[in-house]
Amino acid sequence: MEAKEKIIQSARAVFQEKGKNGARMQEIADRAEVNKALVHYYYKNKETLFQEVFKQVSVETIVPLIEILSSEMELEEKIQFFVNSYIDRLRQNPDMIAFMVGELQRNNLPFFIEERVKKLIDQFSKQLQSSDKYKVVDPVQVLTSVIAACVFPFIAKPLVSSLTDVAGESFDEYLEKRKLELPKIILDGIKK
Amino acid sequence: MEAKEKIIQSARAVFQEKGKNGARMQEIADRAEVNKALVHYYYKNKETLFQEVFKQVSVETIVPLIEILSSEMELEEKIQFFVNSYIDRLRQNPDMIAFMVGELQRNNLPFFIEERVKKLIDQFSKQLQSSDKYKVVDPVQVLTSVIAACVFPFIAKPLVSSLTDVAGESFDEYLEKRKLELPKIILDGIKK
DNA sequence: CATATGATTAACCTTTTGGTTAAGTAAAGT
DNA sequence: ACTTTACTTAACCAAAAGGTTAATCATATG
Repeated sequence: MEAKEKIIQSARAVFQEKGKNGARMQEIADRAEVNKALVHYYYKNKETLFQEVFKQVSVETIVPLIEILSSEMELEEKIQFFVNSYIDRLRQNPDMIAFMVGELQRNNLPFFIEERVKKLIDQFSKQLQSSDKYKVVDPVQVLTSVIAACVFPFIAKPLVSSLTDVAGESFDEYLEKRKLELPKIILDGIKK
Repeated sequence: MEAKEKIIQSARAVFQEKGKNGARMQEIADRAEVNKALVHYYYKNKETLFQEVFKQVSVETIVPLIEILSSEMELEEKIQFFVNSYIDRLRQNPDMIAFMVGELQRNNLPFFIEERVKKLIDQFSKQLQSSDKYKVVDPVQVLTSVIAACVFPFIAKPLVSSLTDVAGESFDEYLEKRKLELPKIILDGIKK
Protein backbone atom coordinates (compact mmCIF):
# COMPACT_ATOMS: atom_id res chain seq x y z
CA MET A 1 0.00 0.00 0.00
CA GLU A 2 1.30 3.48 -0.79
CA ALA A 3 1.97 5.96 1.93
CA LYS A 4 -0.97 8.21 1.23
CA GLU A 5 -3.43 5.41 1.72
CA LYS A 6 -1.67 4.16 4.80
CA ILE A 7 -1.95 7.62 6.27
CA ILE A 8 -5.73 7.91 5.97
CA GLN A 9 -6.22 4.46 7.33
CA SER A 10 -4.02 5.20 10.26
CA ALA A 11 -5.70 8.57 10.73
CA ARG A 12 -9.03 6.89 10.72
CA ALA A 13 -8.01 4.42 13.37
CA VAL A 14 -6.53 7.09 15.60
CA PHE A 15 -9.43 9.50 15.19
CA GLN A 16 -11.87 6.73 15.97
CA GLU A 17 -10.02 5.75 19.10
CA LYS A 18 -9.15 9.16 20.47
CA GLY A 19 -11.62 11.51 18.86
CA LYS A 20 -10.70 14.58 16.85
CA ASN A 21 -9.13 16.51 19.67
CA GLY A 22 -7.52 13.55 21.35
CA ALA A 23 -5.80 12.38 18.19
CA ARG A 24 -2.12 13.27 17.71
CA MET A 25 -0.52 13.89 14.36
CA GLN A 26 2.56 12.11 15.61
CA GLU A 27 0.63 8.99 16.42
CA ILE A 28 -1.04 9.02 13.04
CA ALA A 29 2.39 9.23 11.41
CA ASP A 30 3.82 6.51 13.62
CA ARG A 31 1.07 4.04 12.96
CA ALA A 32 1.30 4.69 9.25
CA GLU A 33 5.04 4.14 9.58
CA VAL A 34 5.91 7.42 7.94
CA ASN A 35 7.39 10.72 8.99
CA LYS A 36 5.12 13.35 10.40
CA ALA A 37 6.13 15.74 7.62
CA LEU A 38 4.71 13.31 5.10
CA VAL A 39 1.32 13.52 6.74
CA HIS A 40 1.38 17.27 6.17
CA TYR A 41 2.69 16.73 2.67
CA TYR A 42 -0.41 14.83 1.66
CA TYR A 43 -2.93 16.52 3.94
CA LYS A 44 -2.47 20.19 4.61
CA ASN A 45 -3.23 20.04 8.30
CA LYS A 46 -5.06 18.15 10.99
CA GLU A 47 -8.37 19.73 10.08
CA THR A 48 -8.14 18.66 6.46
CA LEU A 49 -7.18 15.16 7.40
CA PHE A 50 -9.98 14.96 9.87
CA GLN A 51 -12.54 16.17 7.37
CA GLU A 52 -11.40 13.52 4.95
CA VAL A 53 -11.82 10.82 7.54
CA PHE A 54 -15.12 12.19 8.77
CA LYS A 55 -16.55 12.31 5.28
CA GLN A 56 -15.47 8.75 4.64
CA VAL A 57 -16.97 7.50 7.88
CA SER A 58 -20.20 9.44 7.35
CA VAL A 59 -20.67 7.81 4.00
CA GLU A 60 -19.93 4.36 5.31
CA THR A 61 -22.32 4.64 8.22
CA ILE A 62 -25.19 6.54 6.68
CA VAL A 63 -25.32 5.69 3.00
CA PRO A 64 -25.94 1.95 3.34
CA LEU A 65 -28.54 2.72 5.98
CA ILE A 66 -30.44 5.01 3.61
CA GLU A 67 -29.89 2.66 0.72
CA ILE A 68 -31.53 -0.31 2.41
CA LEU A 69 -34.37 1.59 4.02
CA SER A 70 -35.32 3.35 0.79
CA SER A 71 -35.10 0.25 -1.36
CA GLU A 72 -38.12 -1.29 -3.04
CA MET A 73 -38.09 -4.38 -0.85
CA GLU A 74 -41.32 -5.42 0.79
CA LEU A 75 -41.70 -3.82 4.22
CA GLU A 76 -41.45 -6.83 6.51
CA GLU A 77 -38.53 -8.24 4.63
CA LYS A 78 -36.92 -4.82 4.53
CA ILE A 79 -37.03 -4.31 8.25
CA GLN A 80 -35.69 -7.78 8.88
CA PHE A 81 -32.95 -7.33 6.34
CA PHE A 82 -32.00 -3.93 7.66
CA VAL A 83 -31.74 -5.01 11.27
CA ASN A 84 -29.68 -8.05 10.36
CA SER A 85 -27.29 -6.47 7.96
CA TYR A 86 -26.85 -3.18 9.78
CA ILE A 87 -26.09 -4.81 13.10
CA ASP A 88 -23.57 -7.04 11.37
CA ARG A 89 -22.00 -4.08 9.66
CA LEU A 90 -21.67 -2.14 12.89
CA ARG A 91 -20.25 -5.16 14.62
CA GLN A 92 -17.43 -5.29 12.12
CA ASN A 93 -16.35 -1.83 13.14
CA PRO A 94 -17.84 -1.11 16.53
CA ASP A 95 -15.87 2.09 17.13
CA MET A 96 -17.05 3.67 13.94
CA ILE A 97 -20.57 4.59 14.92
CA ALA A 98 -19.58 5.92 18.32
CA PHE A 99 -16.97 8.12 16.72
CA MET A 100 -19.51 9.28 14.17
CA VAL A 101 -22.05 10.22 16.79
CA GLY A 102 -19.43 11.86 18.97
CA GLU A 103 -18.17 14.10 16.21
CA LEU A 104 -21.62 14.72 14.81
CA GLN A 105 -22.11 17.19 17.62
CA ARG A 106 -19.43 19.54 16.34
CA ASN A 107 -19.31 18.77 12.62
CA ASN A 108 -21.87 18.96 9.86
CA LEU A 109 -22.96 16.01 7.81
CA PRO A 110 -21.68 16.02 4.24
CA PHE A 111 -24.46 17.83 2.41
CA PHE A 112 -25.14 15.23 -0.28
CA ILE A 113 -26.78 13.12 2.40
CA GLU A 114 -29.76 15.49 2.36
CA GLU A 115 -30.90 14.48 -1.09
CA ARG A 116 -30.90 10.83 -0.29
CA VAL A 117 -32.84 11.49 2.87
CA LYS A 118 -35.61 12.96 0.79
CA LYS A 119 -35.83 9.85 -1.31
CA LEU A 120 -35.89 7.75 1.83
CA ILE A 121 -38.80 9.59 3.42
CA ASP A 122 -40.81 9.55 0.22
CA GLN A 123 -40.37 5.87 -0.42
CA PHE A 124 -40.93 4.84 3.16
CA SER A 125 -44.03 6.99 3.65
CA LYS A 126 -45.67 5.60 0.55
CA GLN A 127 -44.82 2.08 1.56
CA LEU A 128 -46.42 2.48 4.98
CA GLN A 129 -49.55 4.12 3.65
CA SER A 130 -50.10 1.93 0.61
CA SER A 131 -50.61 -1.28 2.53
CA ASP A 132 -53.63 -1.64 4.80
CA LYS A 133 -51.76 -4.07 7.02
CA TYR A 134 -50.35 -1.18 8.99
CA LYS A 135 -51.72 1.35 11.39
CA VAL A 136 -51.59 5.05 10.69
CA VAL A 137 -48.17 5.85 12.07
CA ASP A 138 -45.72 8.59 11.31
CA PRO A 139 -43.02 7.12 9.07
CA VAL A 140 -40.35 9.36 10.58
CA GLN A 141 -41.16 7.94 13.98
CA VAL A 142 -40.86 4.42 12.71
CA LEU A 143 -37.65 5.08 10.82
CA THR A 144 -35.92 6.75 13.73
CA SER A 145 -37.02 4.00 16.07
CA VAL A 146 -35.60 1.26 13.90
CA ILE A 147 -32.32 3.07 13.35
CA ALA A 148 -32.07 3.95 17.02
CA ALA A 149 -32.60 0.37 18.06
CA CYS A 150 -29.78 -0.89 15.86
CA VAL A 151 -27.30 1.82 16.61
CA PHE A 152 -27.83 2.30 20.32
CA PRO A 153 -26.12 -0.86 21.57
CA PHE A 154 -22.90 0.29 19.94
CA ILE A 155 -22.92 3.85 21.14
CA ALA A 156 -23.96 2.98 24.66
CA LYS A 157 -22.05 -0.26 24.81
CA PRO A 158 -20.91 0.15 28.43
CA LEU A 159 -24.46 0.61 29.62
CA VAL A 160 -25.89 -2.14 27.48
CA SER A 161 -23.10 -4.45 28.54
CA SER A 162 -23.89 -3.90 32.16
CA LEU A 163 -27.51 -4.80 31.39
CA THR A 164 -26.58 -7.95 29.53
CA ASP A 165 -24.04 -8.89 32.20
CA VAL A 166 -26.72 -8.80 34.85
CA ALA A 167 -28.93 -10.90 32.62
CA GLY A 168 -26.06 -13.37 32.27
CA GLU A 169 -25.54 -12.87 28.59
CA SER A 170 -22.63 -11.72 26.43
CA PHE A 171 -22.81 -8.64 24.25
CA ASP A 172 -22.62 -10.82 21.18
CA GLU A 173 -25.41 -13.07 22.31
CA TYR A 174 -27.46 -9.97 22.94
CA LEU A 175 -26.85 -8.79 19.39
CA GLU A 176 -27.82 -12.12 17.90
CA LYS A 177 -31.02 -12.17 19.89
CA ARG A 178 -31.69 -8.63 18.81
CA LYS A 179 -31.53 -9.56 15.16
CA LEU A 180 -34.41 -11.96 15.81
CA GLU A 181 -36.56 -10.07 18.28
CA LEU A 182 -36.29 -6.48 17.16
CA PRO A 183 -38.03 -6.89 13.80
CA LYS A 184 -40.88 -8.73 15.54
CA ILE A 185 -41.38 -5.98 18.08
CA ILE A 186 -41.29 -3.22 15.51
CA LEU A 187 -43.52 -4.97 12.99
CA ASP A 188 -46.11 -6.01 15.54
CA GLY A 189 -45.92 -2.47 16.83
CA ILE A 190 -47.06 -0.99 13.54
CA LYS A 191 -49.47 -3.68 12.37
CA LYS A 192 -53.18 -3.21 12.78
CA MET B 1 -22.83 31.76 44.13
CA GLU B 2 -19.37 31.01 45.45
CA ALA B 3 -16.48 30.53 43.13
CA LYS B 4 -16.15 26.79 43.53
CA GLU B 5 -19.68 26.18 42.39
CA LYS B 6 -19.33 28.61 39.50
CA ILE B 7 -16.28 26.67 38.38
CA ILE B 8 -17.97 23.29 38.08
CA GLN B 9 -20.92 24.80 36.32
CA SER B 10 -18.66 26.55 33.89
CA ALA B 11 -16.58 23.40 33.48
CA ARG B 12 -19.68 21.44 32.77
CA ALA B 13 -20.80 23.84 30.11
CA VAL B 14 -17.41 23.90 28.43
CA PHE B 15 -16.90 20.13 28.60
CA GLN B 16 -20.33 19.57 27.15
CA GLU B 17 -19.70 21.93 24.29
CA LYS B 18 -16.16 21.02 23.43
CA GLY B 19 -15.67 17.54 24.86
CA LYS B 20 -12.97 16.57 27.29
CA ASN B 21 -10.05 17.12 24.96
CA GLY B 22 -11.47 20.17 23.29
CA ALA B 23 -12.12 21.99 26.54
CA ARG B 24 -9.59 24.58 27.71
CA MET B 25 -8.85 25.34 31.31
CA GLN B 26 -8.56 28.99 30.40
CA GLU B 27 -12.05 29.05 28.96
CA ILE B 28 -13.45 27.34 32.01
CA ALA B 29 -11.85 30.00 34.20
CA ASP B 30 -13.04 32.82 31.97
CA ARG B 31 -16.65 31.70 31.92
CA ALA B 32 -16.63 31.21 35.67
CA GLU B 33 -15.21 34.72 35.90
CA VAL B 34 -12.28 33.57 37.96
CA ASN B 35 -8.58 33.25 37.45
CA LYS B 36 -7.16 30.06 36.04
CA ALA B 37 -5.13 29.60 39.19
CA LEU B 38 -8.32 29.36 41.18
CA VAL B 39 -9.54 26.52 39.05
CA HIS B 40 -6.42 24.59 40.02
CA TYR B 41 -6.83 25.74 43.57
CA TYR B 42 -10.14 23.93 43.87
CA TYR B 43 -9.59 21.09 41.41
CA LYS B 44 -6.17 19.59 41.21
CA ASN B 45 -6.05 19.33 37.47
CA LYS B 46 -8.09 18.98 34.33
CA GLU B 47 -8.60 15.25 34.84
CA THR B 48 -10.00 15.72 38.34
CA LEU B 49 -12.31 18.44 37.19
CA PHE B 50 -13.47 16.37 34.29
CA GLN B 51 -14.15 13.34 36.45
CA GLU B 52 -16.23 15.50 38.73
CA VAL B 53 -18.31 16.74 35.84
CA PHE B 54 -18.57 13.32 34.25
CA LYS B 55 -19.78 11.74 37.44
CA GLN B 56 -22.37 14.45 37.89
CA VAL B 57 -23.63 14.10 34.32
CA SER B 58 -23.68 10.28 34.53
CA VAL B 59 -25.87 10.43 37.56
CA GLU B 60 -28.21 12.96 36.05
CA THR B 61 -28.67 11.03 32.84
CA ILE B 62 -28.73 7.46 34.06
CA VAL B 63 -30.13 7.45 37.57
CA PRO B 64 -33.58 8.86 36.77
CA LEU B 65 -33.76 6.49 33.83
CA ILE B 66 -33.15 3.48 36.05
CA GLU B 67 -35.38 4.90 38.74
CA ILE B 68 -38.43 5.18 36.53
CA LEU B 69 -37.96 1.93 34.67
CA SER B 70 -37.47 -0.09 37.84
CA SER B 71 -40.37 1.49 39.69
CA GLU B 72 -43.47 -0.43 40.69
CA MET B 73 -45.70 1.39 38.25
CA GLU B 74 -47.94 -0.68 36.01
CA LEU B 75 -46.17 -1.50 32.72
CA GLU B 76 -48.22 0.49 30.25
CA GLU B 77 -48.29 3.51 32.43
CA LYS B 78 -44.61 3.11 33.14
CA ILE B 79 -43.60 3.11 29.50
CA GLN B 80 -45.77 6.10 28.79
CA PHE B 81 -44.46 7.96 31.76
CA PHE B 82 -40.87 7.14 30.96
CA VAL B 83 -41.05 8.27 27.36
CA ASN B 84 -42.76 11.49 28.32
CA SER B 85 -40.61 12.49 31.21
CA TYR B 86 -37.30 11.33 29.82
CA ILE B 87 -37.76 13.12 26.52
CA ASP B 88 -38.69 16.26 28.43
CA ARG B 89 -35.68 15.90 30.65
CA LEU B 90 -33.31 15.50 27.72
CA ARG B 91 -34.88 18.43 25.98
CA GLN B 92 -34.02 20.66 28.88
CA ASN B 93 -30.36 19.92 28.39
CA PRO B 94 -29.94 18.59 24.89
CA ASP B 95 -26.13 18.67 24.92
CA MET B 96 -25.90 16.54 28.02
CA ILE B 97 -26.71 13.17 26.56
CA ALA B 98 -24.52 13.62 23.52
CA PHE B 99 -21.61 14.57 25.73
CA MET B 100 -22.32 11.58 27.92
CA VAL B 101 -22.35 9.16 25.03
CA GLY B 102 -19.30 10.74 23.47
CA GLU B 103 -17.22 10.39 26.61
CA LEU B 104 -18.64 7.01 27.47
CA GLN B 105 -16.32 5.57 24.85
CA ARG B 106 -13.21 6.51 26.77
CA ASN B 107 -14.40 6.68 30.38
CA ASN B 108 -15.98 4.16 32.67
CA LEU B 109 -19.36 4.56 34.21
CA PRO B 110 -19.32 5.32 37.94
CA PHE B 111 -19.48 1.86 39.44
CA PHE B 112 -22.47 2.39 41.72
CA ILE B 113 -24.64 2.32 38.63
CA GLU B 114 -24.11 -1.45 38.37
CA GLU B 115 -26.13 -2.24 41.49
CA ARG B 116 -29.09 -0.28 40.36
CA VAL B 117 -28.97 -1.97 37.00
CA LYS B 118 -29.47 -5.31 38.71
CA LYS B 119 -32.58 -4.08 40.42
CA LEU B 120 -33.84 -2.75 37.13
CA ILE B 121 -33.44 -6.03 35.29
CA ASP B 122 -35.03 -8.02 38.08
CA GLN B 123 -38.05 -5.82 38.43
CA PHE B 124 -38.61 -5.41 34.72
CA SER B 125 -38.25 -9.11 33.93
CA LYS B 126 -40.77 -10.09 36.57
CA GLN B 127 -43.16 -7.46 35.39
CA LEU B 128 -43.05 -8.70 31.81
CA GLN B 129 -43.45 -12.35 32.74
CA SER B 130 -46.09 -11.96 35.43
CA SER B 131 -48.76 -10.57 33.16
CA ASP B 132 -50.18 -12.74 30.40
CA LYS B 133 -50.95 -9.69 28.31
CA TYR B 134 -47.47 -9.80 26.87
CA LYS B 135 -45.58 -12.05 24.53
CA VAL B 136 -42.47 -13.90 25.60
CA VAL B 137 -39.88 -11.26 24.88
CA ASP B 138 -36.44 -10.67 26.29
CA PRO B 139 -36.72 -7.83 28.81
CA VAL B 140 -33.24 -6.56 27.98
CA GLN B 141 -34.27 -6.21 24.35
CA VAL B 142 -37.34 -4.25 25.33
CA LEU B 143 -35.50 -2.04 27.77
CA THR B 144 -32.73 -1.15 25.36
CA SER B 145 -35.23 -0.45 22.62
CA VAL B 146 -37.20 1.97 24.74
CA ILE B 147 -34.14 3.77 25.98
CA ALA B 148 -32.64 3.87 22.50
CA ALA B 149 -35.77 5.38 21.06
CA CYS B 150 -35.82 8.22 23.59
CA VAL B 151 -32.14 9.00 23.50
CA PHE B 152 -31.39 8.65 19.83
CA PRO B 153 -33.00 11.88 18.59
CA PHE B 154 -30.69 13.87 20.83
CA ILE B 155 -27.49 12.12 19.98
CA ALA B 156 -28.17 12.01 16.28
CA LYS B 157 -29.95 15.33 16.13
CA PRO B 158 -28.42 16.44 12.81
CA LEU B 159 -29.60 13.28 11.10
CA VAL B 160 -33.01 13.28 12.71
CA SER B 161 -33.41 16.96 11.90
CA SER B 162 -32.74 16.34 8.27
CA LEU B 163 -35.45 13.66 8.35
CA THR B 164 -37.97 15.91 10.03
CA ASP B 165 -37.06 18.80 7.73
CA VAL B 166 -37.87 16.73 4.70
CA ALA B 167 -41.14 15.72 6.32
CA GLY B 168 -41.87 19.42 6.92
CA GLU B 169 -41.79 19.25 10.68
CA SER B 170 -39.70 20.89 13.38
CA PHE B 171 -37.53 18.95 15.76
CA ASP B 172 -39.82 19.95 18.61
CA GLU B 173 -42.94 18.84 16.82
CA TYR B 174 -41.21 15.57 16.15
CA LEU B 175 -40.48 15.12 19.84
CA GLU B 176 -44.05 15.88 20.84
CA LYS B 177 -45.35 13.38 18.36
CA ARG B 178 -42.83 10.87 19.63
CA LYS B 179 -44.17 11.15 23.15
CA LEU B 180 -47.52 10.00 21.82
CA GLU B 181 -46.59 7.42 19.21
CA LEU B 182 -43.60 5.70 20.69
CA PRO B 183 -45.38 4.09 23.66
CA LYS B 184 -48.06 2.78 21.31
CA ILE B 185 -45.54 1.18 18.97
CA ILE B 186 -43.58 -0.42 21.79
CA LEU B 187 -46.59 -1.64 23.72
CA ASP B 188 -48.35 -3.07 20.68
CA GLY B 189 -45.03 -4.62 19.77
CA ILE B 190 -44.90 -6.66 22.97
CA LYS B 191 -48.56 -7.43 23.47
CA LYS B 192 -49.96 -10.80 22.49
C1' DC C 1 24.00 11.53 -18.41
C1' DA C 2 21.52 15.30 -16.46
C1' DT C 3 17.72 16.83 -14.47
C1' DA C 4 13.00 17.28 -13.13
C1' DT C 5 9.52 15.31 -10.11
C1' DG C 6 7.45 13.17 -6.40
C1' DA C 7 8.27 10.86 -1.99
C1' DT C 8 10.53 10.98 2.42
C1' DT C 9 13.20 12.45 6.29
C1' DA C 10 15.58 14.79 10.29
C1' DA C 11 15.79 18.81 12.52
C1' DC C 12 13.69 22.75 13.85
C1' DC C 13 10.35 26.43 15.14
C1' DT C 14 6.20 28.38 17.26
C1' DT C 15 2.20 28.32 19.70
C1' DT C 16 -0.74 26.40 22.81
C1' DT C 17 -1.75 24.43 26.99
C1' DG C 18 -1.81 22.54 31.52
C1' DG C 19 0.06 23.61 35.51
C1' DT C 20 2.92 26.26 39.23
C1' DT C 21 4.58 29.84 42.23
C1' DA C 22 4.89 33.54 45.07
C1' DA C 23 3.19 37.68 46.49
C1' DG C 24 -0.86 40.10 47.78
C1' DT C 25 -5.85 41.67 49.09
C1' DA C 26 -10.13 41.82 51.61
C1' DA C 27 -13.13 40.27 54.86
C1' DA C 28 -14.35 37.44 58.80
C1' DG C 29 -13.08 35.24 63.21
C1' DT C 30 -10.53 35.33 67.58
C1' DA D 1 -4.11 43.56 66.52
C1' DC D 2 -3.34 39.04 64.70
C1' DT D 3 -4.50 35.27 62.03
C1' DT D 4 -7.01 32.54 59.08
C1' DT D 5 -9.81 31.89 55.05
C1' DA D 6 -11.15 32.72 50.54
C1' DC D 7 -9.74 34.42 46.54
C1' DT D 8 -6.75 37.27 42.95
C1' DT D 9 -3.01 38.39 40.05
C1' DA D 10 0.67 38.12 37.10
C1' DA D 11 4.45 36.08 35.74
C1' DC D 12 6.49 31.98 34.68
C1' DC D 13 7.62 27.07 33.16
C1' DA D 14 7.90 22.81 30.70
C1' DA D 15 5.92 19.82 27.77
C1' DA D 16 3.13 18.81 24.08
C1' DA D 17 1.56 19.54 19.71
C1' DG D 18 0.93 21.35 15.14
C1' DG D 19 3.39 22.76 11.49
C1' DT D 20 7.60 24.18 8.45
C1' DT D 21 12.05 23.79 6.05
C1' DA D 22 15.73 22.33 3.60
C1' DA D 23 18.06 18.59 2.27
C1' DT D 24 17.98 13.82 0.40
C1' DC D 25 16.45 9.71 -2.14
C1' DA D 26 14.28 7.29 -6.04
C1' DT D 27 12.78 7.11 -10.31
C1' DA D 28 11.30 8.44 -14.52
C1' DT D 29 12.16 11.41 -18.52
C1' DG D 30 14.34 14.35 -22.02
